[in-house]
Amino acid sequence: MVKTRFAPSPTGYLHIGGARTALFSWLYARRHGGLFVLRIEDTDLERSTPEAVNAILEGMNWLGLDYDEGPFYQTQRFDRYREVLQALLRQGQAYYCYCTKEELEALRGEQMIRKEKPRYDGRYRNYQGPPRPGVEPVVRFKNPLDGEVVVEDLIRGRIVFQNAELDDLIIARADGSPTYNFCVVVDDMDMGVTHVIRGDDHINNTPRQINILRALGASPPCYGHVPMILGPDGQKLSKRHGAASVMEYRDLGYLPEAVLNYLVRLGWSHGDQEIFSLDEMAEYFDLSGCNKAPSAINPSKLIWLNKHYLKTLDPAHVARHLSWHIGQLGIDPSAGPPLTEVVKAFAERSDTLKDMAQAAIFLYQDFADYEPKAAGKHLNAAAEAPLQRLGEALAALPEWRAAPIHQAVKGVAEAGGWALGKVAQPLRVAVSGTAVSPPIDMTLELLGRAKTLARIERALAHLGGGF
RNA sequence: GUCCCCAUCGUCUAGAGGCCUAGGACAUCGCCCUUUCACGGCGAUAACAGGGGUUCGAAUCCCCUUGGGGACGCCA
Repeated sequence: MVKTRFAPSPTGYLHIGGARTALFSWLYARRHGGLFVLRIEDTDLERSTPEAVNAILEGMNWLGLDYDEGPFYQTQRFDRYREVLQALLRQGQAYYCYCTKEELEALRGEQMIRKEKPRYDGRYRNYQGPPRPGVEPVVRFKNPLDGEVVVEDLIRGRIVFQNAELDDLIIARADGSPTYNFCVVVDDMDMGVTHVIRGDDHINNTPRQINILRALGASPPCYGHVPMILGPDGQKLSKRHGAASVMEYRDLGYLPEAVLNYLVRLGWSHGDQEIFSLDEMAEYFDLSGCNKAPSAINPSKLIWLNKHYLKTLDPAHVARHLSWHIGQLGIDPSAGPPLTEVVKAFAERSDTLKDMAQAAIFLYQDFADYEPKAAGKHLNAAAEAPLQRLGEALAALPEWRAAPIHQAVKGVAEAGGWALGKVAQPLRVAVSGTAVSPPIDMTLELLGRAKTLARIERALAHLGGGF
């Protein structure tokens, strides 16, 4: 039975790279009919915060990545870690080290000067003497001195490490709390994790973890290290180079479906297919199809995907997401047309939900001013007569629906000998304040007769006052 | 510095020795459609980092160079 896990440390928001790792783990478990575990690695009491835990949970939830087990918290498993630690100590696989931080720093300094790899020199590895007064010891793992560790990485292929390159890492701090490399090993072992899919910044931890696992008599899981995600400029991702947090993508107006689809195609592919539903991803996903090189985020492709889902997902579903953004703008959705209708009208002309909400405001509340350029071009003397006739024709309409509205607009244009654009554009600016909106008949239907007529009056007044 | 990893259009990628005159997608640029903006349709520009091998044949295998990245914490 395949079991994967996502194991973030709660020191900040869920970033986009973490989200992809989580997605890959989640997909791998789904694909193989296995289980997906969420584990919060909060052993660093200094930097872990409950807010960060919530941020991670919120991100997972927004993306729709559910977990079969967990969330487990490492801080709640300290007794277990202590137990395993004692066992290692007893078997002589770990030992107390009385080096102070200062001594360690001095050692590192010297090694740097000698241009050597900074590492612990094992000075307490075989220490048999009494405890050193005034120093709370740390516990170090007795790493094998020679031989090699071979990792058959599911993505990278074979990676070989010489044990001689590794040093005796600290597995418990002076205060007795266990460290990352140790907790991971105990947890993966206890939880029966079969496939560890994680960022490639962990490649160098892998041989250490395998050695500890072996000392514990456990057989190592399979590993797959996914490359990191770069910003649009090809540089390391940070706040400056595009959104780093998953929730920022929500705030920017992306649908989770789009983000997920974008993420799965970043570093992974299935022939030439670009669009994947969650089910399709779960059906096709495979680590062997993953790329080894880091990949840069391409915001315009994300937008393209977002538009695709805006247009093709069930409008009622999209409307629920739109509702959140409408709320962000402080607009009361009951003051205008149903959001589902707005989605249908605006989906193919919006990049994001945020844009859509912004573009649809005029349906819910009066705009303050006409957009200067639009008004200058379309709300001029030539617009007066068409608007006048439009007002009359629309007021006389027996039924307020797009089709008759369309006929009315067309009729006014033909009767007056005007090109359709000379009639529709002034009208568009009059009702929306801008030169851009859905087709004019659809726009008017959404706006409603009362608001439409009132705004035509307003435009006429604007014209009258302007000349 | 040491160790590890990586390298196809601007970007995401297809490609597992001959099917490659290197395919798709996004972006860009044309044209068509059009009451605005879009959607849609058609087309164009654009890449195997460099050098050595192996082979009848290499984007694909090997080596070197160059260039990028990561790790070297009582962080995870």
